[in-house]
Amino acid sequence: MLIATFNVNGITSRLPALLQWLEEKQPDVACLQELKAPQEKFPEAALKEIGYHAIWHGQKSWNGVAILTRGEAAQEIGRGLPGDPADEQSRYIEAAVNGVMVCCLYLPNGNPAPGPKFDYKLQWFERLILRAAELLESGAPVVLAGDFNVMPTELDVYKPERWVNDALFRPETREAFHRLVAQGWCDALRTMHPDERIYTFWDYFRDAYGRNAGLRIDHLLLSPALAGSLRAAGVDREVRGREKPSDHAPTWIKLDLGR
DNA sequence: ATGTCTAAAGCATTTAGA
Repeated sequence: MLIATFNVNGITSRLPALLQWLEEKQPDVACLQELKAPQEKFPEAALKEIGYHAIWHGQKSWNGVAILTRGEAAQEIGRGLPGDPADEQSRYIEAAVNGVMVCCLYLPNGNPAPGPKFDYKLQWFERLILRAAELLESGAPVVLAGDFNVMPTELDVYKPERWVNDALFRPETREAFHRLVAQGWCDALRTMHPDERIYTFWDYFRDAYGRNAGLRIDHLLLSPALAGSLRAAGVDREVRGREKPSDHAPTWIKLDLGR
């Protein structure tokens, strides 16, 4: 089972790039973030034409998440991260796909830090940690996939000293991520490639992709029930070098579920 | 501080978010 996460940075403007990648890669599951489209503007028909079902949670202008599945339709479990009924940002959706619980998330960026946006990021993180604990307790095979907006360690940043005060790399942010993983999650990319510099995002500014000035901020975390099934993990970095790309590249894992 | 890209408001260009 091939599961990918891809922050598309606007599904309307990136649709050709998304369709091309899906047709090449044929992931069984693709978690998308930053749709930047209202619910009714999601390109459901274009995706169906190439064989993908979709469930999505849109929002005008910003945010938005989706889970695409090839063949079997995903069975939606819920949308919106529990813990704050007043939170109206579309950043979380979860579904059961072929016996696997797939949680697609778009954690807040949090800049500028400190400030209210950073506070929101940390609060959102705490809610995610609570939901993740519930999921672990259930014992189910779960994957948390998405744009976490966190570089977990210095190995995940091209120039760590430049990022120490950024919301994506501040101690509070890294501490929250490590606390989440310490619940028992397996960081799939890092587990398969312990010492490698792997990036999933390159800024549009100053030819960051050309200079390989990247960040690893898109992650797939596996529950213990799934960790033993992990066979491969990687980043389709060439997608970032194409016409009108997202600033993120698709990030994927291969699981052997023995079926 | 800079840099790039996109959508929205509203119909040219500015603004905000990342």
